Amino acid sequence: MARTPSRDKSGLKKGTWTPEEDRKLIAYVTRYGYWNWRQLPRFAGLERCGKSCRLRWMNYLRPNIKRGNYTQEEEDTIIRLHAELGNKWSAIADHLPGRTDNEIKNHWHTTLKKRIQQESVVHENSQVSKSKEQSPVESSEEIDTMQNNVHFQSNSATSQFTESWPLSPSSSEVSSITKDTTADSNANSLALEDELAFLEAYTEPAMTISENFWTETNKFDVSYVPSEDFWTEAFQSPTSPQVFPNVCPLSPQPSSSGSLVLEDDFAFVDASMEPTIENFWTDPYMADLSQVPTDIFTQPEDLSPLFDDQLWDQDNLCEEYIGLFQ
DNA sequence: AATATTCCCAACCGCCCTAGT
DNA sequence: CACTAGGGCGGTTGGGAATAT
Repeated sequence: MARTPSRDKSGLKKGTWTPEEDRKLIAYVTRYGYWNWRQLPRFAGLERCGKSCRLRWMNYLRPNIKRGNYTQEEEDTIIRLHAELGNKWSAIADHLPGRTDNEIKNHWHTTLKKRIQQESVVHENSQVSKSKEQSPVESSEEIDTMQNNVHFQSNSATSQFTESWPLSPSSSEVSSITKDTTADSNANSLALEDELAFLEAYTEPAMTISENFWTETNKFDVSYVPSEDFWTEAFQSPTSPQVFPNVCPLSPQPSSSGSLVLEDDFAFVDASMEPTIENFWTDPYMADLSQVPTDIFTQPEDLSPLFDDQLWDQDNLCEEYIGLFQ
């Protein structure tokens, strides 16, 4: 399925993204946003063109992407909107939260188009046999209506969302913990919580997750606010060099990749940042807030505690993070 | 079991639009 | 107005997985 890794003329990588590349992209975008896709790979430590990074993030890595089976309702929506809009995949995707235009396009070409063609043939045959028995023939408007009805009576089995992240675990892999999903009215703090949730998921080995974590589609929505216990527990063993499997969609699996710890994440971001993280907000090149997506970023004053020198002392790191929630 | 074919989808490519200069 | 850069969109492709022979 994946393309063979290769290099283009300028030496940039092409083809399948590796878990390490995904990790770098996720860590960078969740922390700094996508302020300029063309410049981003350089600062994120990626040997990819910006376009490739954007595509990877938009179609695969960003939070809240639904993957897996389509529901009957979703398929009906796609069929209806395609009849209205044609191949305007992005416009169709606007009506299907969590689905990307690319995924909808693929689903259309691989599944829905064929089904509609088959159903049209069945319908036409039934009309022919019907017309031999009855007359007069229906008007063209009536036939169109019937064809539309055929589309909406597609008999494929209704499926449920079972994955809200690309590499979600099987049900046997999840364990239990309760989560507070109370909404917060403070948008800035929610953005920060989102970021922290993501980082936590990336680095913390000791957490467990609720059984329905992967079946709910909005775990990284702003409505998702982890409880205090969640965060306290999340940072209990910050230096444990283990991988927290499956919580993050693309976290390395224990059997195949190395380990991730919180300080590693910070170290690589620090090493790949230019200019340095300390002057991120003061450097006009880096601090164009108008380009920072507010749904994953927050205002500089809210993040400023994260950039204090003392925060780079790993002993203080988790306390500082937790403190931001209290 | 080996090989061929089909399916599926992540990723690429090229074009177009918009904003800035 | 022309040019350029950045981003978005739709069409197409590559190749692994699944299925058929």
